[in-house]
Order: sequence, then C-alpha cells, then structure tokens
Amino acid sequence: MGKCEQCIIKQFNALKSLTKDELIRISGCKSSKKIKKGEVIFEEGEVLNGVYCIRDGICKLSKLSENGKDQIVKMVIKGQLLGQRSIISGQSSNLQAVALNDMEVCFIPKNEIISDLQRNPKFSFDVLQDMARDLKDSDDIIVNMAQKTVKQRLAEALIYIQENFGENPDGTLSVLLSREDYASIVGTATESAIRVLSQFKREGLISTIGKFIKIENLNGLKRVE
Amino acid sequence: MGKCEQCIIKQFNALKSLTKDELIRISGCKSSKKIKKGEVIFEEGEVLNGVYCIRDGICKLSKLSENGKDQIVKMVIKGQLLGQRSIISGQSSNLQAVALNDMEVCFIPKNEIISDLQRNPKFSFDVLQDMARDLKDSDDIIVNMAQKTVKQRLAEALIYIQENFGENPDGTLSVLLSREDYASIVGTATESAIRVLSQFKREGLISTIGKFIKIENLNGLKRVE
DNA sequence: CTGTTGATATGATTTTGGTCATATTTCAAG
DNA sequence: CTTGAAATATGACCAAAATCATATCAACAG
Repeated sequence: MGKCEQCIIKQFNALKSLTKDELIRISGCKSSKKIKKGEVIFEEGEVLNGVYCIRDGICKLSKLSENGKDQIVKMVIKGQLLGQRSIISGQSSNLQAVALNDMEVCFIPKNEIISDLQRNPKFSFDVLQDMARDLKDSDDIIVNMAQKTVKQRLAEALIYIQENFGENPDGTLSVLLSREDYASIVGTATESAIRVLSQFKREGLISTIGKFIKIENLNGLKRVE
Repeated sequence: MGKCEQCIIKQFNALKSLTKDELIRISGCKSSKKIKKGEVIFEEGEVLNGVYCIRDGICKLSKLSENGKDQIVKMVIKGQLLGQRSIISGQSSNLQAVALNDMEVCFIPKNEIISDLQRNPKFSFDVLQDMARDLKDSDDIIVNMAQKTVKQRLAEALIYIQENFGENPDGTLSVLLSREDYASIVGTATESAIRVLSQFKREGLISTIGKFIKIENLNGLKRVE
C-alpha cells in the first residue's frame, strides 16, 4: 500500500499541511479502495466514519428531492477530499456520493482526521479555506438556479466541466455524463436537457463524438440567453 | 464600550470558544457600530477588514445576478458572525450585506480573528462547524430552488422565518420584509411573490396586520403543492 | 389637503419548461 | 445476428411563472 508521506495527490488538498509524523500515522490506518463506475460510495443519511482522499476518478454528490428527483449538488474530482463536511459537523451525510467513473480512493478514519484538526492549526485553516471556497461556489449555484434559464445553466455546466475536469485528446469533455446527469446538474427534466443539448448541437455550439461532448464554440456558449 | 469577556452574545457563536485572554484582546481592538435599517454593511466585491459580531438586528446577504436581479442567499441574525467566509478565504466578499432593521454590531479586525484561528484549535473547530452547517443549508437551498415551485418555496420561506427569527407578541413574523425581499429570497419576480402571498391570504394560510405577516395555518403551509 | 413617490395588487399575455406519449438508437446478453 | 432494455430524441400539450400594463394604496413633503 502507498505511503501518504510520498503521495503526490495530497498536494491538491488540505492534507499537504500535515506534518510528516501525522502523515505516517495516517498511512498506518488508512485503507485504499477501488470503486467502479456507478457504485455508491455513501448514501444520503449514512454516518461516515472517515473521509475519502480521491486518488483518481470523479464522483457526483446528489440529494434526493421530495418530488423524487435527484439533484446533483457538486462533483468531486481527483485530488479532493470527500466527506469532510459530515465528519466535521458530526452529522450523517446529507448527500449521496456515486462514482462517475472508475475511482481509486483512500479512506482515512474519522478519529485520525479530527485529532489532526484539533492539533494542527495549519491543517484546520486549510480545511477552513476549502470550505470557504465551497460556500462561495454554493452561493453562485443558488443565484444561477434562481435567476437563469435552463439553457444558460446547461451552457455554464458544460463550460464548468471543461474548465475544471479537463478534456480528452480529441477535445471532448473527459467526464462522460448521461443526459439524466446533465438534467440533474442544472435541475431540469431529462427531456429538457436532451432538447437543449440537441439545440446546442444544431446551432454548432457543441458536437458529439460517440457519447462524448465537445465544445465547438465556447464564446457562443457563454453568450447563450 | 462593552467588554467581550462579559458579553452574552458570544454564547451563540464561535467566539464562545476563545479564552478570557483572547477575548480581552479582542475587546481592546473591536469597535461597536449602530447600523440603520436599509444601510449597506458591505458591498459585493468589497474587501473586508474584519468580521461583525451581531449584537442585535438582522441583515440579508445577497448577490447581484447577471440579469440585474438581487438574490438573497442568507439572512444573518443576532448572535451570529458576519463575514467569516471572506476573512478566511482572503478574497473580497461575494455578497452584499444590508440591514433589515436597526442593528448593533461589533467589528473585530481581521488580524485578531486570523491569529486566534491559528492559535486556538477549539475556536477554529467551532468556526469549521458553523461553516459545515452553512454548507448543508446551502445544499438544501440549491435542491429547493431546482426542484420546488415558487409557491412551495415561499411557503417554506415563511415557515423558516418564523422558526428562526421569531414572532411578535401578536403572532406576526418579527422580521418585516418587503414583497421584493420575499421575491428575492425565493428567486422569483416581485409580482409572482405578491400574487402567491395574496393567494395564501385568500386561502387563510396567512393573514396580515399592517405590514406584518402572520402564519394562520402552519400545517396548511407545509402541505402547499 | 394635495400631489408625488414607492409599494402593493391584479389582469392579460407570452414564454419557459414540465409532462406524457412515442419513436429511434445503442448496446449488451443470449 | 437477434432481442430486449436502457438511453436518447422529438412532438404535442399543459402548467407555472415571467413580463407588461395598470390600478390602488400608504406615506410623506410641501
């Protein structure tokens, strides 16, 4: 099993602020897991016993609405930590996590994280900064949900995905999402998401290669009204 | 000027975790302010030089959308801290803060808060917990915005305001909001908010006494579809 | 008391997007 | 290669909510 002290993934998250000793201790109690695409990492309402450090892959965090539809709230990618919020609040998770592609994660037990948070101010400040960023992102999402049209939100989602999760060699978005996932990100009906994507394609804003989507006209997408 | 060590307001926020020494130091550099209803506490994009501890009153945090409409993202009330997020992230504020009634606040300089965060793990863990709670609330708001109707959102807003901000002796909601504010909370047009409130009144779910709203049928509001 | 202003209210119309129905395509299992 | 299931696509229709147009009301300065 890999050693946290030597793992480069930690550069991308708050674990980088841990001391060598703390990392060695984590190394000793962490466990590595492989998670297949579509697999549930944790359920809404489940009590988490630790956090996941994502070594590879992407997952979606979603919440079931009262009307029975799933709403994707956030996507978490390689390098980021998953589950801090629940660990810190001590509450059960308010979101479900599902792998969007094959993932590799390290599971770090709750006690270890909590004691590091209480011992290492630099680490806890780093986590604070992560959460502050998340909070800002959430504010933006709320405003977009409330004030923008489905077309605008979908255009922005495509841009966001390209900018944050990267593209394949052929220029297509590296994350493969179903139309239902897109609908669930922008908070609309699956049919509406399909319709809007078809329209974007007709207008030359995007193209598709197999199941993958490629942004053809970034500025056009940004100007969607 | 009041002394933080003796102030009871701090019981309601993370400042309760500071030591007596730390509180005395804050007392020495804080400043008290009175803010009139409608006054702007800070603007979107403004760099904050500290946090506000709210001794009395309520304010709204809103963000200007690209379509020119203001979206209320959060309301902050007596006992809570205002501006932590910006101080922690080191970025300018992404929200505007406006007093909803006359307020009394204490302004605590940034440096003092930051150094306490880095020195006192209990304090920083408390702030972490606050932010974790906020993050969960934001998730819920996102899901509601995406999946519920204007009528449902407005009904929930009324219930939320009653439960969290209390009521006057006559049973009316203690926070006085304009129809425009209600629209801005649920993310709809002012006319729509007015229409829905009128409908609620016609159906006996709420009543009005002067400018104040009174919830007459809580269960009815909860069942709104 | 009157005129002005901003908030509230309501009607008429249009737009957006949800729902339901039905094809079509894709892909994997047999 | 067929068959069946799931994902994608598209049309028709309907409901929710935005927009535009007025009207009414409350508060207040002059």
